[in-house]
This record gives sequence, structure tokens and C-alpha cells, in this order.
Amino acid sequence: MATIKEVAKKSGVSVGTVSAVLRGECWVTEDTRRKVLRVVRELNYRPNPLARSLRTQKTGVIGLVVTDITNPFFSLIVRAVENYLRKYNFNIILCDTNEDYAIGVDVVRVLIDRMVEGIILVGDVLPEEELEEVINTTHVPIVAVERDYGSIYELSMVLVDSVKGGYIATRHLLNLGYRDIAIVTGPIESERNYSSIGRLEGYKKALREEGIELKPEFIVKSDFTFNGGYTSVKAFLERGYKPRAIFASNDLMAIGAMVAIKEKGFRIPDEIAVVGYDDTPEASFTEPPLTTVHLSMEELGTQAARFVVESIKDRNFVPRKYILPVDIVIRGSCGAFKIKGK
Amino acid sequence: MATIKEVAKKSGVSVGTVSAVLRGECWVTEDTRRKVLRVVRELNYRPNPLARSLRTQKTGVIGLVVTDITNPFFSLIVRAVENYLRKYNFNIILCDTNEDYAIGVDVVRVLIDRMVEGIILVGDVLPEEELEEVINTTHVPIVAVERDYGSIYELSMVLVDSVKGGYIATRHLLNLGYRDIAIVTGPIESERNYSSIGRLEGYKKALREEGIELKPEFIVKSDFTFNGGYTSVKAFLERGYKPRAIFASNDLMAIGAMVAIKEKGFRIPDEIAVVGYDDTPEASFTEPPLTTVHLSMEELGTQAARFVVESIKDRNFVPRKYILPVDIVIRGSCGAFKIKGK
DNA sequence: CCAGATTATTGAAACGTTATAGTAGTGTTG
DNA sequence: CAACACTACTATAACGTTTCAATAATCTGG
Repeated sequence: MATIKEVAKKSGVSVGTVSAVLRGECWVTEDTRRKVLRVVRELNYRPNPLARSLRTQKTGVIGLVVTDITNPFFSLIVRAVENYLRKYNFNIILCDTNEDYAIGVDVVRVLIDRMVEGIILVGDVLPEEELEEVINTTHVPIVAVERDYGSIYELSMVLVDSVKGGYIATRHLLNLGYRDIAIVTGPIESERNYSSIGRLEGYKKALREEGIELKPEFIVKSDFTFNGGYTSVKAFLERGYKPRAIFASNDLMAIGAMVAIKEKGFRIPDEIAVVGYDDTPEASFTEPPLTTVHLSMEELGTQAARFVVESIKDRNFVPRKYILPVDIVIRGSCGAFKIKGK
Repeated sequence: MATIKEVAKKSGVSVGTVSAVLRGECWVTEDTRRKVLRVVRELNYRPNPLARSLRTQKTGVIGLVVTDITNPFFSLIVRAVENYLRKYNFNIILCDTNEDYAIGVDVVRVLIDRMVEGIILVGDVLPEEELEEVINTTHVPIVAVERDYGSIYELSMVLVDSVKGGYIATRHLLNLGYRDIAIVTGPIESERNYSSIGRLEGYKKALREEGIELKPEFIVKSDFTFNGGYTSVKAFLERGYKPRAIFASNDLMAIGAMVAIKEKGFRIPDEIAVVGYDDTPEASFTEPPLTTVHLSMEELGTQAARFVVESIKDRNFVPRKYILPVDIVIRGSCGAFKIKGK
């Protein structure tokens, strides 16, 4: 690997000048610029980003941490973030925590050591204590996606209006005349399960509004996976419950639920209607196609990336909050098109 | 951020000694070691990896490039790679090329500039010319996954026995007595579509073996996505063809195909049997569950990561090739369990 | 008890950049 | 034409580590 020194020597100028040419400083004469650039090409010189970063304290790297890369919800966000950041010449260090706080904590520390210029946390990567610690000990801009840390901390957030999402899903089912509506939730043990709890809240709100009593046994706890949706709903049905409709808090669980429902011999949507949440690509390819709360993962990712870039470029950026609007996309599984089939 | 100098000053030793303590050199007295470590803790000192890398020429970073992070096949590999590399304290810079060579080429160059210690390419990231260029100009160990670059280049490969996979899928359908078997392929325009072409080869081989003539119109070209599978099979059926079975070259397309088949009013597997490829999680949650060629993405990822780590640790590692064995997992969609339902 | 070996430690030179103070050389101006 | 300001550069000190030759301190053994 050629270094800047060799370029300098060979083109008969100082390293400073070469550096200046490469950084596009305006004061260099056209003559020397050309001379230097020729040598750069000749030696196939490429500046060493490590050395550069060491000096400038800028790495051009953003840390992106997700809880489950395997879930299309997250991978679509990852793609959007990457596409956005590429335009600004940032690279991404990606980490998947596998929903494990220990890994999350570790990984964020490593990112900070590596002097990333920004961190995007998607999902429940860090407990509040650790987030606080990180924010107190460092100044990297942080953006949390789909995890509400409240307004106490200095970080931007990109959120989905989960309550509203849960509400419109349930509302939609109510509007279709269903009363016995069960919900399949994600993890809801603690406050921090922002998205699960929000969706559940929306569900409750819609029922309350309609004056329907809330049956605790109709709240089926699960875990946002295919398999979780399948087993929890199967168990639920085997306990003898028979709701008229099920709102699953994400598409993966909705798909699992649909399999369980069919296995128990019920028709969808005629006997049990199903609504999902996320509108992942697979939602269009279930049988019947899944009615689901649509949210744009692309928008989430882009917005998060935008916040990060802004907080890096703009010295006095103040953390912001973006709330993604949601709507419902109606397909076959809810029974809205009883006549027309698909 | 505390630097090693401050630690040195505060603990009354030289920087060299601090460095030695931190790197666990054995010659330091227990006394100084303790003294230094106390100060390290007090100042909450963490070595700057940039500076370290600049000096040692080792970054502890591996580049991981995939063509479509959105596809569970890839994201499962990513997860496996990450899990393996974490154990060796490597971090990952992930890039998604979106199947775009231009991005792939660019991204690999950036990775090399950043002095990653190894590169894992999953899928068709780079054209041969560029791979050659990269290998000739640098010495980073490279591992290609699911892309066969032949034996000319100095790189390790982790491959799936695509031909065998295609063969056993088709063989399975033949064994069930089906003769009219269509195949839905991925892109097959050029040599480099290693996986698509391999699977197609396997399909052809099985038919040939059985003395069945190959109908070119039964080779349905598609693109490895849900939607591709759906539209291509829909068009195929609308052209009036009615195969007894369809082998889709991945699960996503199989799922799309199943929707198309049902939409056209055919029952699966009674009228048209379906077999997929990959055994992604969604394969268990189709209706009926998808019979598919099982391959362990985890194994692929782990193996690739292992190769990378080995080539880094072992000065005289010679590039190796690993071929993942495949088998078929029989579920409902192929009609092997006609009696028992699921 | 001193030469020589051994042990614990230091000091300074890298690593490859950028940033900045300084400096020749060339106009400009009063 | 001296004083001054530009212009186009150069030299060098960082950045925060590791590495290694040099060195002081201690220990051996003849």
C-alpha cells in the first residue's frame, strides 16, 4: 500500500500539499493538483481511513443495532438505513442482539470504543439504565427506533403510533361487526415492551369505546415469531375459546395463528377473522391474504438515518421525535370482502 | 476520553508499561500490574481501537456483504456469521448490495480501504473480474458463500450442493409418481447464477434419469422473490399449462407459487404438488406446510466465519471449499402424506 | 564482590494521516 | 521602494497506540 509520503516524494511536493489536494482545498494551483493526482493514480494510492480517523476523530461509521435481523420488519429497516447512509458515505457496523440485553450492552460499548459517529438502535436493544449511562458518558448521537425511552434522555426517536395501530386494527374488526375479538401480543412483561404494549392499549381502547367488556383470557401472550403465534393460538383454541376475530400484533404471529386456526378446522375469515400488523411482504402471500396494519419500514429506517446524519452535520441539532403514521391495508383475512373472494 | 498517557502519568509508570499490562504481557510485576489496573478503572480508560489498529495493522473487523438482507436465507446466514465472529471479538461491517454489482464493487473497495481483516461475500456480490482484481491487489482473506467462482482464484468457498438439491427435490416428486414436473428458477441468464443453474441442473438430471423428456416451457424463469414466484406461476398457469407438480427453486417463490395455484382453483397437493428450497422458517407456516429442500443457513454462515477466522489466525491457511449437504424435509405440499393431512 | 546474565521498565520511533504555524516569493500601495 | 498583504506552499506537531532497543536494577556464580 502506497502512503501519502510516497506520493509526496514522487510528485516533488510536501505531504501537506498532497493531503490538501486530496481533500480538495481550493488554494492549490491547478498545476500541482494535476501533478499530484497523476502520481496518486500511478501509485494507486488510497488514503488510509484509520490514520485519517485517528487524526480527525471522525470515522465515517454508524453503528446499527437490531434485535432480530431475521425478522423482515428489521431487515427492511436495515436496508433503508443503509441506502440512506450510503449517499453520505457512511458505513455501517451492524449488530444483531438476538433480543439479548447482555449482547446489546456489550455491542454498544464496542461501537463507542470504535468511535462510530452515530448509533441507531432498532427495537429493544438497551435497558434504560444502560442508555442513560451511554448518554452520560459520551456524546455520540443516538436514535432509537420502535422503542420509546420517554422524554428524559437526549436522543432522537422514530416511533410507530402503536396505540393507534392497535386501535385501527381492532376498530376495523369492530366495524365489520365482530364483538369477540382476541389479541395475540408480543412480550408484555415490562414497560419497555413499547410496541407490544402500545398495540394492546389500542386494542383495549377500541373495545372500551364500543362498550365491550375486556376478557383477560382473550389476551394471548406470545413473542413476535411465527412459531409463537402458532403455538399460543393453538393452545388458546384448544382451551375451548372461540373468538370471532383475532388481532395479531405482528404479521409473523398472524401467519402462525392462521395455521393454527385452520388446523383446528376453522375457516378464515368466515369463522375467525384475522388481522396482522407490519405489512411485511409475506402478508400478501397468505391464504387468504392478510389484512394488516401497514407501516413503512423504509420510512422508519430512512427517518432514523436522516436524524443521525443531521445530528452529525448540524452542531446544534436537538434530538427530535418522529411518529410514523399507520393505516390498515384490507385484504382477505378479515372478511371485509366476503363476496368477492380475494 | 482518557488516553494511555494519562493512565501512565497517574500510575507513575511509562506508557509502554501500561500498554504491556493491558495486553497481558507476562513480565510485568504483580505490583505494577495492580497499580496500573486500578488507575485504568479509576479513569475508566478504554484503549482507542483506531490508534491500536493503525499501529498493529489489525482492525478486528470483518466485512460481510450480502445481496439481499431482506431474504431470510441471507439474514439467517448473517446471524450465524455474527454469532460465530463475536466469540473471536471480531466486529462486522455489513453491506447489502441489493443485487447491484456496482454497489458490490464499491463496497468491497471501501472494506479493503478500511482494512478489514477478512471479507465474506454471500451470494452474487462481485463479478469474476472484480474478484480477480481484488485478490490480485490485496491479501485479505475472502470467503464466498453460495457463489461458485471455480478453482482459479485464491479464496475459500462455502457452497450448497445445488445440483444435488435440485435433484433430490425432483427425485422426490418423481418417486411420488408425478411425471409432469415444472420448475420455477431464479435468474439464469448467465453462468454466474450459480445457485439457480445448479438447481435447474439437478432437476434436469432427475428427469433424464427417469427418461422423461424435458419440456422447455416447463422451465419457468423467475427471481427468488415472493412476487416473482407468484406472477411467473400465475402467468404459466394462465398459458394453460397444468403440471402435476412444481419445484420452486426457493421457498419464497414456492409460497408465491402456492398462492397463484390456489387462485387458479387448483388444490395443493392433490392437483398440483409443490416443493420448495431452503427451508426458511416460513416454510412450516404455509397451507399446506411446504415440503422443501432443507439447508442449514446456520451451518453455511458458521462455516464461512470459521474459514475467515482460520485464514486470519493461521499464517499458512490454504483456501478451502466446503460443500453443505442437503436433504429434503417432507411436509404437506408434496402429497407424500395424502392420508394423514398435515 | 565483580562480571555477566536476567528481569522489570523506559523512551522513542513508528503507524498514516490532518491541521496549523511559519515561510518564501510575488504583487500591491502609499 | 519599503511596508504590507497575498498566495502557494512546507515543516512539524499532533492523534493514541504498539514495539523494541536501550537501560537501570537485581540476581547469580566463580
